[in-house]
Parts: sequence; structure tokens; C-alpha cells
Amino acid sequence: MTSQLDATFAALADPTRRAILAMLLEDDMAVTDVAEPFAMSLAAISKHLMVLTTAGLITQEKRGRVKWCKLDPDAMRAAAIWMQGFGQMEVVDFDAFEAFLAQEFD
Amino acid sequence: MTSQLDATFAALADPTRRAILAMLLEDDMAVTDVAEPFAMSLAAISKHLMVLTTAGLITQEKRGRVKWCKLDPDAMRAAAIWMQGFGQMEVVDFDAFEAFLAQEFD
DNA sequence: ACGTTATTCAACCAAATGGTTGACGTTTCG
DNA sequence: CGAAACGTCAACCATTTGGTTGAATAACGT
Repeated sequence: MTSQLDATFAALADPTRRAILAMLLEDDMAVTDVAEPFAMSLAAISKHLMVLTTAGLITQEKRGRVKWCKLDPDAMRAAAIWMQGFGQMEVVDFDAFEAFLAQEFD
Repeated sequence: MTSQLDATFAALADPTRRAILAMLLEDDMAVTDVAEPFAMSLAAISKHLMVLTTAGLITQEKRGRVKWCKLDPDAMRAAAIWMQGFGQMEVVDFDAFEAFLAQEFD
């Protein structure tokens, strides 16, 4: 019964998981490579990746013996949309916003 | 040692707490009134409010025997700024953005 | 002064979380 | 084939979390 939003925010509440997301922002990565910078077991990282996956923040695809981890923007967007209700941010139509910014410099 | 961001996201991960925040969006409220719609003890709600307070999502001010709860936008903004790095949203200059929207309808 | 209202505190409990280690299945490579 | 690399599983452990109840504290209203 735990909602998607519960899972997403809970996943974001851990600094290791946020660091992993930041790494995946650079590039897709294999599990072993994700684990490398952290001072904890591979199994622990594997669990973190499972949490991120069930939260919908990443997807994992196995190719050969390597499992590739990739950012999935959907869950974070959903969380953003919820937060949007509090007026702290806007989920932006980038085309429109960039047009606006361009206009400012005319 | 848990960072502010940890606390904020963890606080947002609970549906009761998110519901409380939504209620406080309407208006400031006393603890008892916050608790009223929920099927749980006042003490439980009191704990949730403590979590929200230490997360920086609300402030509480005691006047007389009533403790008033009030939304505090700062923590949510910090979380939003972190999420912003993932390109799902923008923390918006509302005045500018509204001006832009108004312009569209000229 | 007394009862009532508002809120927290303390002790307790079950379940979830974040970590460990060691064994286990797969896939690749020599 | 046999060994190494990749990753998960299972069992275990300590701590945190989200809830309960009952007692305690503080401020009002009559």
C-alpha cells in the first residue's frame, strides 16, 4: 500500500542513494562501478540500487554478466509535481521557459 | 550527523506527514486540529509534527496553551534545489514567470 | 480552586532500514 | 574445462520508525 511517492521520497532520504543518482547523472554505470567509491560492501550497494529501482528512480538492464544502471526521470518528476503544490518550484516547460529567457535579452 | 536533506526527504516520505503539510498550506493550525482528520492518537501526530519541525518543513510557536503549526518553505526549497540538478524542474522566479505567462495572452 | 483542554513525555512494541558476511548462480575468458 | 568477474540471496544484527497507552505538565474558563 505504500504509494509511489512514499517510495520515491524514502529513496531520496539516503545520502548514499543520492550520491548514486548524482553519479548516474554523468553516465550509465555497472553495479560494480557504482559501488567502487563507497566504503561498503557490494551487497549493500546492490540493495540501495534495488531501493532506487522500486522507487522508480533508476532502471536496471542486464547485458551479459553486467547489469547496467540508468537514471529514470519519471519518479523524480512525480515528486517534483507534488512539491510544486507548495509553490517552491515549477515543473517547467523548458521550451517555453527558454523562449522567455531569450526574450529577456532582446 | 544526518544532513538536512536526509531529514527533509525522510519527512516527506510519510503520507500522513505529506497530508499534514497539505493542510498547513491552507492555513496555520493548532496541533489538535491537525490531528483531527487522522485515525491515530494525538501523540502520534505530535511526533509527526516534531519530525516535520526538525526537518525544517514547519515551525511551531506556542501561544497560550495552543501550539500553532506553520509551513516553512525553506527546507522544501532546499530539496527542490537538489532535485533541480536532475533537470526535472526549475526553482522559479515567480514574478518573472508570471509576467511571461501574462505576456503570452497579449 | 477545580475541572477541562492542549500537548508532550516515557515506556513499550512490531516492523522496516541499512549494514555485515558467506554461499550461490551466471557469464566470460584463457 | 576451470578460474575469475559480476551480482544477488539468505541469514543475521543493531538502530530507527511509527504506532500505542497512560501519566504528566501547562494554561483556560467558571
